[in-house]
Amino acid sequence: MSTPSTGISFDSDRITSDHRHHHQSEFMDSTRHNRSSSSHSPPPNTIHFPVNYLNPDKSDHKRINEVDFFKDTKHYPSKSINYDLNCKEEITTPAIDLDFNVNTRLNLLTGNTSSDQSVIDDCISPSYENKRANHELVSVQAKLKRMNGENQRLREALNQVIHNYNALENHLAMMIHQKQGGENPNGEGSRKQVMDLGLAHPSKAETDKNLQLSTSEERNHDEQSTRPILNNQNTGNIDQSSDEAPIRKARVSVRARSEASVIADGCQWRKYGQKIAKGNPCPRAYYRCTMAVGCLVRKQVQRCAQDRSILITTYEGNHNHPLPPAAMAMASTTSSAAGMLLSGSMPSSDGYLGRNLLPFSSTMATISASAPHPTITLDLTQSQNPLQFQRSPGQFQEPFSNPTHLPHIFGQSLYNHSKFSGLQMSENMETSSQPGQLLPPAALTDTVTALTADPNFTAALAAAISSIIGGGAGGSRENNNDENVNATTSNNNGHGNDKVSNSGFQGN
DNA sequence: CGGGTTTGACCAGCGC
DNA sequence: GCGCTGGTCAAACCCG
Repeated sequence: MSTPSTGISFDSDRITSDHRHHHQSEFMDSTRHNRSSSSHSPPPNTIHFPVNYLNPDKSDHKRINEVDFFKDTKHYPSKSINYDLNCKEEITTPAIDLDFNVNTRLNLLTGNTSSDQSVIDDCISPSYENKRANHELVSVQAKLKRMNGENQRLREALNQVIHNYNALENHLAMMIHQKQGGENPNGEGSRKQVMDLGLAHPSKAETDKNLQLSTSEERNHDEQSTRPILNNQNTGNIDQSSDEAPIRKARVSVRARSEASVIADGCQWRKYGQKIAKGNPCPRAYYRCTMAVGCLVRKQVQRCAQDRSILITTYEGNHNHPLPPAAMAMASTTSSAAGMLLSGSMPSSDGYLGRNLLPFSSTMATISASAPHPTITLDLTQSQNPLQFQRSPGQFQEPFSNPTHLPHIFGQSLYNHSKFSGLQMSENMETSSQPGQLLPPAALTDTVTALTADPNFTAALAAAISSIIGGGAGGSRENNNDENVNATTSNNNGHGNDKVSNSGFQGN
């Protein structure tokens, strides 16, 4: 990754905002960091090193700067030594990060290609070799420390996720227990519910089974507790559970403006049917995943009757096979949403999600408990939503131009709009006349808040939407003829039969 | 010729 | 029980 060109661009201190630099390895981030610091007076732990070794036009200046470099390093020998001694246990600190800048530069230096090396060899000396070797050693050690720090941070994040998961699980069990307490004092009801939840939201035993079936090599065998999360993203536990218990399948519906007939979600689909659904002249197409034999994931694609520029894609089930990154985004979204939805709607009564509690008009996600499938709808068509979607004909724009912002944007937005400010219960949601079947508002809030605050869900949602936007906008192979979707219904007499209109609704 | 699409037929769930 | 509706099947068809 460290190429001479990058070293040149850096040392020249004229780095443009070349897109490559944003995707360089970690030391490129360090170089940017250092460059920013070098524009001002260097911080105490920063070794300012504005050298252009590789610029033959400034050979004189180069040598001077080389001397300055070693002079500077001699000013900080103890720092490097201390750093080496502590690198095994310490967590990365900002000061240490600044040290990485030094290493980055050295790494660039030692990583020269032959052409670059020829420039440096002209002035090479035994002492220079030794010093270079020393600094290379420091570079490697710094990298090791950085990796250790990264590992430490990942472990902390992992522990936090585990903690949140356990807390959510316990809280859900408590909610179920409280709900069932009046009906069944001995608690058998709540126990059953927890067991049912385990079917929909995988238990460890089932997760282990899924892990054995999975071919993904990214499983972290050291972190047993993370399995439910990992599993929930990539396996077909929901479908499996549906075979074992009469649990309604959760669905995730995505509403997005798209001229294409389908959204590009990274998966391979085969159309197996088309139907005119009641109340919508646009035909509904049925697809199933063909990326693996036996994958039970299906999706339905249909134009919105009110606004035919809106494409409604409804996913059901989880994939039972590894997915490409592009498909993983959507799969994670649907799986996370479905899993959370099922977790929140597990009680057998239909009114668990309660009545329409909030009159907010800004809808980003809609939860519907209407039979037969609980559905969460992710509405990406709202221009007034917190994300301020902008739309040019046929595609979304600015908020998604930088995919790296998506997790933060969505996570923050969803979190800020938790407590239902961004979630609105579907108006077609069934309300229960039995008070005992209503979820207490606090519990309901917890359920949806957990959904919106779930970093796994929000991140996956962000990635999925990014995938949708990129795929939808770039899906040149999709049929962009909207009229093909707006099918004519030659036999649409309002009394539905099995006749499917001979529409031009083309699949992919 | 293989894979995907189309489309009429079939089935199951639900309400009346 | 019957009709309506959603969902699926599978043979015919299309296409590269």
